[in-house]
Amino acid sequence: MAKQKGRPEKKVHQNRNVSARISPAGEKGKSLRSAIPYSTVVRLAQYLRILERLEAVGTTKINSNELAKEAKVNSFLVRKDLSYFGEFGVRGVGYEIKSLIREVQRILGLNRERRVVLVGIGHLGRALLSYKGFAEEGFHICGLFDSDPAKIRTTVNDLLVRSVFTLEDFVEESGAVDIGIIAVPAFSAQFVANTLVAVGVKGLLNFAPIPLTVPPHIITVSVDLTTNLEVISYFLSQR
Amino acid sequence: MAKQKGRPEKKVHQNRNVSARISPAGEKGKSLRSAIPYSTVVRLAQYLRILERLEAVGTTKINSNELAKEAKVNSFLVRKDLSYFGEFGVRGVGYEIKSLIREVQRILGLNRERRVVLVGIGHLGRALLSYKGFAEEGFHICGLFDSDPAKIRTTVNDLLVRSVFTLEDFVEESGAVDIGIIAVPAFSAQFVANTLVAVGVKGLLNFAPIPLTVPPHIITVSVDLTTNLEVISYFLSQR
DNA sequence: ACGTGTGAAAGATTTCACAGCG
DNA sequence: CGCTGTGAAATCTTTCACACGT
Repeated sequence: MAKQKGRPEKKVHQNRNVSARISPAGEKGKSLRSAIPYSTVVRLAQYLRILERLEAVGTTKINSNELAKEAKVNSFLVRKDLSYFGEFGVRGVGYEIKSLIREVQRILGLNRERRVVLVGIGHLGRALLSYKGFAEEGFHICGLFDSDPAKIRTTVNDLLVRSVFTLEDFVEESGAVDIGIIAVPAFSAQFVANTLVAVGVKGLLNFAPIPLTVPPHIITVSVDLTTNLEVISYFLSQR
Repeated sequence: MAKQKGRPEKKVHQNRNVSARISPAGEKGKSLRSAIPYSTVVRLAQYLRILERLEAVGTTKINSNELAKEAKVNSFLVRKDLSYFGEFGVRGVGYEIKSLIREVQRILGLNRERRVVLVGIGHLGRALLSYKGFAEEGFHICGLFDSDPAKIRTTVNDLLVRSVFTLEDFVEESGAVDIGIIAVPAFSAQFVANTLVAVGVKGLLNFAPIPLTVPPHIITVSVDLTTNLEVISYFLSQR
């Protein structure tokens, strides 16, 4: 959002990061309707990771205090975050992990499979492709794209690398894509974003160190690795 | 909310990052003392990237409105962010890019070289190692570490991969290390963090999807890739 | 008794209006 | 005149206290 034009500046914004900020990185966005803080959504995803780890070792119940300790936030915040979406606990008792996981997954929209394409098959792209966490949460990388002729038609992890110019055909033949991951250099990131938006992709995860300009209904989350190091550098200098 | 993130992790925004909070954004970091918002620091790093890009194409001056447009925030915020640290512009005119870059670099502590070690030489580690952006901003990756015997003693990008158990010797022989990048699986991340802290590393950039427990004077910024995708998923579900 | 859920207070960040100065 | 720098207002987020249910 944000816009800004001539003189009169309008109001909009702020969303952060992450990690990202981000947010803190880490910025906020503009939410249509909801009064739910962006940071609540980020924390929900973190709670989910913690709950899944605990469930895997056989824990069955947890209270807001314990979850807060794991997530390194305070227990008021855990309860407030959850209360935006319903009442998932039992007073005097706590939360049942299994059902809380199910609720949080539902809130985050993880109860369906998301089709994801990865654009940019460099080192970072390959790292993302081999990252286990995505598939576990229902993010299915179904297509790889690059613009380098030397990479096109090669296979990575059993997936064919295609030309970015064939994205439209790919969507037509294999079905709609929900999310595009942009792992290309800064100079081509905006072009890739435009291409993805044009074929109907609704969410972008951008690793290029440049803010993308996209239509307002497109969700964009950017991860800038250098920014994160610079933030550390800032705090190191503060003493 | 809009979207866009940026985010270290700890908390961050408009381009946020989940990363932050975000912490960031992921997740973000934690600010000790200062009255300066964490998100201001994140944005400063983003402004820097924009200014450097503009300088590279020959632009010499900019005003808060133009910079705001590039960064996708509003111009009040640009001015406020900068004003926490001094008066860098000329009223009625704007900012001289070259000198503003110098100021922002100084604020972020980039006017000195930072020694960085990378722990975890998997796909992600290799991607980070070949990432150009780090060296450009003064982050010098001077040591690679892993715990896999098959990787130890091999060479990646002309750098020897060492055992994590030799970290202490490395610091003794080659000098203090400022920042450690943790690119290992979740189950060993806390151990690696402890080891890094024990040898005097003051800042951690963590890619493992688990909140680290570290002494209060250690700066930690976490980037959780799955969290970022889940945040996108949440917003996609909201319509 | 005990921990959740929540309205209200406190705190933090962003937006705004405009004074200030080249 | 134009754009920066900033106190004050608006907005948003977190913390808190405590009523509520079991």
